[in-house]
Amino acid sequence: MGDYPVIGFFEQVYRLVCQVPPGKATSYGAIARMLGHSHAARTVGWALHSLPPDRYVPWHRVVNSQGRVSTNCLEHGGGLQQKLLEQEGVEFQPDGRIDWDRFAWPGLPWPEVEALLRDAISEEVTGSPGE
DNA sequence: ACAATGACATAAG
DNA sequence: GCTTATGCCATTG
Repeated sequence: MGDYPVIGFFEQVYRLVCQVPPGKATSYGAIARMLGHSHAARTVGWALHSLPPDRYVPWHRVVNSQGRVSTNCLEHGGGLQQKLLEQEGVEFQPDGRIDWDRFAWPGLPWPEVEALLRDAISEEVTGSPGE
């Protein structure tokens, strides 16, 4: 316990992405920015790529800044991500892009994010959810 | 500690 | 609008 009990960046990403409500979408860069790393968009994408299947995280609600699906991992069945989003009511333009003006997740203010991370750290330390 | 990786973002041609 | 090149950052071998 010498080092600060800061949870891994991946974990932070998972926590935050779980806050994205159905029918809304955000970008990797936005997630990174909310976590205080405005230039860690790639890491965010990698975090979702490494996301274990056991854990449910609405990874499909995260697309690139152009509002387009970036998943090159077509092994998931091609337009799986777009399909999941459409099932939630997110509409794709003919260009294959999402209209941010309509489906962009406003995100959480820093205090909310901070509280979220603090709660996650508490779970890591105490081993119990919410205290 | 170094090199490589990756589901990004942005600028330039 | 599309392709190419460069920057940025946390994680992993």
